[in-house]
Amino acid sequence: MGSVDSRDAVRARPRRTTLADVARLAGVSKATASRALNGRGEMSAETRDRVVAAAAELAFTPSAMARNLANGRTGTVGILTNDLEGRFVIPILMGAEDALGAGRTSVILTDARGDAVRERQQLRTLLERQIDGLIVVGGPRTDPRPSLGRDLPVPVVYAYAPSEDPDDLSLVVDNVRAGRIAAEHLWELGRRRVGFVGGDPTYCASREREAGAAAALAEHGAELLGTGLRSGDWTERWGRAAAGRLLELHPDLDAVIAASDQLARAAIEVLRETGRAVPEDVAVVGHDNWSVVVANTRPELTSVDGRLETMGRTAAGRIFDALAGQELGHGVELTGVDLVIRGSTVPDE
Amino acid sequence: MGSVDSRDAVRARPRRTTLADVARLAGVSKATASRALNGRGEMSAETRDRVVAAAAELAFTPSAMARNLANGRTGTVGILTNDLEGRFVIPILMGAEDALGAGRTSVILTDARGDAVRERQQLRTLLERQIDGLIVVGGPRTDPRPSLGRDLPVPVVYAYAPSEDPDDLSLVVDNVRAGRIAAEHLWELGRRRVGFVGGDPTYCASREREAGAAAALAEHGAELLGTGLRSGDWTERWGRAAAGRLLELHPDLDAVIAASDQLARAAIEVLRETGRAVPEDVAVVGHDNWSVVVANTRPELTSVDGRLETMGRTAAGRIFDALAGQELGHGVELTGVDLVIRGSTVPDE
DNA sequence: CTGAAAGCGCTAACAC
DNA sequence: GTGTTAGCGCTTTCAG
Repeated sequence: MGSVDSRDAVRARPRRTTLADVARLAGVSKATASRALNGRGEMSAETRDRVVAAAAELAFTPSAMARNLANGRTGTVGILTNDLEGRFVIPILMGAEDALGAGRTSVILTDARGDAVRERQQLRTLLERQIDGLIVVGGPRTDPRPSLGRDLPVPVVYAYAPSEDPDDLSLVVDNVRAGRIAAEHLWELGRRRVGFVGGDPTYCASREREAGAAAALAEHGAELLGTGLRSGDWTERWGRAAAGRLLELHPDLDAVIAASDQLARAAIEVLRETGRAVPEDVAVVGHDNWSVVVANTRPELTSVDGRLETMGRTAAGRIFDALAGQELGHGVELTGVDLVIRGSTVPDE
Repeated sequence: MGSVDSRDAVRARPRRTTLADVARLAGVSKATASRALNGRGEMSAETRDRVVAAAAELAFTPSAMARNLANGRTGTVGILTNDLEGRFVIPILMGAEDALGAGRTSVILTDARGDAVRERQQLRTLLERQIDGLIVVGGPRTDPRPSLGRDLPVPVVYAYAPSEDPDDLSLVVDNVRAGRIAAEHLWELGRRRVGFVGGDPTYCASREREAGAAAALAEHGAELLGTGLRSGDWTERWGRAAAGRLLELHPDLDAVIAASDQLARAAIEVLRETGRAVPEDVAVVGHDNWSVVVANTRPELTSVDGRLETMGRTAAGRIFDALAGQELGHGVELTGVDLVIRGSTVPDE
């Protein structure tokens, strides 16, 4: 162990043990210790074991900072977001964390809270921290957001909401496909009169989901009911109103696709209140597969999942590929979606 | 250095500009440039301006890594959590980010996903990254969680859920007080027959909120109705069942306190379905002030806010105080709560 | 008031 | 196989 630290601090935390300590204990040079610990270079198994044992004994933790300084990589990616609720960003973060496998990537998460000045500030801080790359998670809107610019010193991937600049790489949920999947599912269940409850029509997420569903039905020669509303929002209040109107116009519909889970929840309530059984009389599909909502509707809600965790993994993967010399790519790439079937379309057995 | 890199990068990113570049352009030494940029030491305003101008011209971004290596601080705190939903951790993170003011603190967020092995692994990674301190955010339970141990090289604060080790410092929402505040609010509104809808009674959050409300009413000589249930959970389904039972036992109650916002929502629905007006006949108060829920009940829900952002700021503040030499402290510290009044207790004008 | 130089802990050439 | 020697970019004595 080391000698006593004479400048005893209030509660002296021990000096971190360094590679030099390990090397000394193992009776080798720092270089050898480094190689042994990183599995680089050939060396006698005996020496390697001795070093590893020494490191273990001292509970040696290599300094990522020093390592970075020496080789220019931090294994850290930044996430810049405005998603105050964390609904979108948390799964994306978890995916990014996993991109390189256990413990190889860390994520610095910063929330700009919708403030552009703050965003620049945080970008600056992230760059100072020598992040290897940056994921910009838009939201709550999925509409294009301003680009951070082309001359950043690290690869940048926009996720969830795309960048306005087509030269940037953006990963976006395939909302059209999401709508299609919802409609196809209902069609396969024999539903022929499918209505739509949209959210705020200024959000492209709402319009695209609607368009996807309409397109799928059109291919079967059917029509999506209740489309084309020019107003609306994402509240359950609106969902109730929209569902009510839809039922007035089409009292005989047998399925509803909602642009979000919350709207679907509202629709289910209206259906029940008007004496319709879900899913027997009317089947309901939501969007986002948000656990808080889908588990609390009665019956539980079938929903289209945006697979944000996969998106996060892909985003981080692209960043590391780019650092390895591959082209980052540009433009909008659509990411896959999944249908999660629950009781609101297929009765629980 | 040496020869040209033969695996010529696809798109060579320019070398970052360093302090040496700035110093050269300004015609001073690195030392002077450093002092100028950090506002340390006395120097002629003229020199300082020249350096600052040079830095601006080169868009100089200091390397936090190098700086850390030189002075042993990263300005980074780690957050270790199991809160997959991000409900608790996001506000705490935002508070921590703000603790030292704009851009001075970064937060590395890691989610162990409830896996103890993964947690050790992530702790290790965080320590390698030379975090200045660690915030362990428990959840979803607020019950004590296992300590990470006493011999960590950085200050650790447990937030939201306390550590089992009384020697650790834990910051916990004052749930007893939260219950009291809810009850006092109702009492002041003239409500005298107050019922309680609890969640999972194995969660101390549920029991403490109940105890707080009961205590406040007891001081007024009243009793909290419907307490002491030995089963239950946090689903809306249970909330409906519990509210229904409560109304059977006490059909004349004039207020309900629920242990969570979702339970409150369920209670409001049951109240409406049984022909009671909220808040005229029965006032309802929830807990957590979770925006997703409180904005979607009809009327909007009065709720007790745990002020998690403040908790995050406090946690990070304590860490930096400890680094500055103050005692970290230990034991459980309760943090303040706030009542947010909405239409479910006071009718909208 | 400013510059030179010695590290911070680690990695990577390059010797031996 | 293993040790020596430079740095990585910045801060900080210590001289001038």
